[in-house]
Amino acid sequence: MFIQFKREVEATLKKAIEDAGFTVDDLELGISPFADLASTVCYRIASAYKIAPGKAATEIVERINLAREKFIAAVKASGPYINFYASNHFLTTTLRSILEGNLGFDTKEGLVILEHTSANPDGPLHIGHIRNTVIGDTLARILRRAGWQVEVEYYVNDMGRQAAMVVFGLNHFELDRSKKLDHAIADVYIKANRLIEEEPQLKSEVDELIKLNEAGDEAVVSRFREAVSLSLEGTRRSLARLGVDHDLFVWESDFVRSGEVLRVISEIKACESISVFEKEGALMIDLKGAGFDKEFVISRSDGTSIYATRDLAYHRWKAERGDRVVDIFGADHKLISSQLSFILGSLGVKKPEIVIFEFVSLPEGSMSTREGKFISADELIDEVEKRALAEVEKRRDDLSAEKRAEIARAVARGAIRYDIVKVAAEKPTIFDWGSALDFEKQSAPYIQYAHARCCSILRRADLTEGTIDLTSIDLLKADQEVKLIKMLSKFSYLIEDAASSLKPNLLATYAKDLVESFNMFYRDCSVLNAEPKLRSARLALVEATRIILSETLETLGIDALEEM
RNA sequence: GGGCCCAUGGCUCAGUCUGGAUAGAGCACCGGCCUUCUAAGCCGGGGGUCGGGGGUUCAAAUCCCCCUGGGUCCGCCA
Repeated sequence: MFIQFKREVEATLKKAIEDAGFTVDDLELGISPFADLASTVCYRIASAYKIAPGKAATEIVERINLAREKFIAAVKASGPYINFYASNHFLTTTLRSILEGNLGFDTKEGLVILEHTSANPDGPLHIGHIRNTVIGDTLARILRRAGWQVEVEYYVNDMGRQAAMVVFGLNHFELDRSKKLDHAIADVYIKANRLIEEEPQLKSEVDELIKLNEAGDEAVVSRFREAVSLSLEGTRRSLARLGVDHDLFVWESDFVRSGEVLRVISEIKACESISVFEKEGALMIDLKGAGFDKEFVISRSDGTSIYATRDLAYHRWKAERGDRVVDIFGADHKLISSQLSFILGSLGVKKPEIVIFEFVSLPEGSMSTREGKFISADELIDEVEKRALAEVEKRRDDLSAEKRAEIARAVARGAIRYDIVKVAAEKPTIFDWGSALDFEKQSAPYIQYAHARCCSILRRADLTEGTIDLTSIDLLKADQEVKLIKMLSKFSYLIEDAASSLKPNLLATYAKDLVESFNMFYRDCSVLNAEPKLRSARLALVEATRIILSETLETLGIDALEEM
């Protein structure tokens, strides 16, 4: 409902500025600690019209008539600032809408194709990969919540050198089938790399595998499929443990087999704005004119395709089907993805919106699957679940073992996701067990706990059928009640913001702020022991809070537990 | 050598895009609150030249330039 309040303020302020005889192109409205919305536009007017900013503010405010405005209760000039305050009607409308299931989103037309994780099938997901996973999955949920139709895709890299190394490894070493298969594949992959290091002449075996795979040699192709599937099966199970599900797994090799890669190459050759040349048998694009200081290889001298070209084919396919294409890539893909965007643009194909996240490293340095230096996602989940179970057992010996394990799983999944999503994507991070295992304030359990408290109050209130009573919600005037309702009103505003800026960490911050507001209300305002009318008003507020908390948690991919 | 990202209390971060009214949290530390709706909670305290330097502006953590430190990438890897 905050969006509607802001629109009303914008219209009111715009008119008043015009009536006062000023012209500005930005209303400079923002959330302020001193008002519900504040404008700093008077500084601009002051310098443009050579008057004191405070005088401009007074003149503008004098021209505002609030008689017909529904959501603005007051507007005040405070020095150079113009402060707007929300009305009681705004508060009751907010509560009413939430309880009626209207969260105030604009409808959107269109399909977003979002790709995330897409890790090489050479081992299990590690804590670096799941930063991609959590950012991508949370964004998918945010976009869906904002009203977009979203298809989530995983690009399976089954044509590359890594996949070939795995196949080579399986030709030389036994796969330990007693292990989770992606972990067993990593063992083989690590051994394969070591073997090539010791006996470099064996590298030709790998090159041969790549060539035969590309040529479509049946036996080799099925070896690749089989090897990649083993790894991918493990990956999918890890993703499921994090509450992540892809709609579609798109195999890289399909674009080679279908001729799409060749088609892209011939389109590039035909494109007037791209200059293609041959060098030692390899096909290259000159990107110097486009601000890149290097050439860009689109096919190898032995005729095989490379990742970049296959990715072009994949992106063209996505662009044909989606209205928006969103990619989540690690920082190492920054250059290649901007080159990709440039070429797609030249071909007249819709460019992807790319979210780049910086790397996760270990205290002792960067991770490497090849060298076996990584903490796997499974290992992380196991540890956090163990710790969560210990916490549940400490405080809830009244619950059954199954129930406790269920809560521990939900707490662990949430703690991991929140710990990752709360940090802005562009920050490089160093993995820290202390922070991963922390279940206090800046963590998912803190938010889940507030939801469980709401549920507990509602359970004890012993409401009969549809008895959330809205008739007395205008009694909610205490400081903490008002603040909480205002926080609730901002949910859709935050989602829209996160959906357009593609910043999932905004929602994590909102969740924490919302819970803080609820905890203050919980501290100051007794619900169940209040006078009957106030009690039912507060119950309505608790129910509205529960709804928004549950929506927020769902959008973050965290289970909204009813008790913990 | 060049491109891009990051630098905010002892540690981990929010705020930077869109400059404004006292720079916010968490962890750790110190001190309080369970006969009151779940203490995974709440309250109070100490602790910050927002990496350094210059510039733009009435106003800079936020914009521009230079530097330092860390990360990452730079034609046949993905």
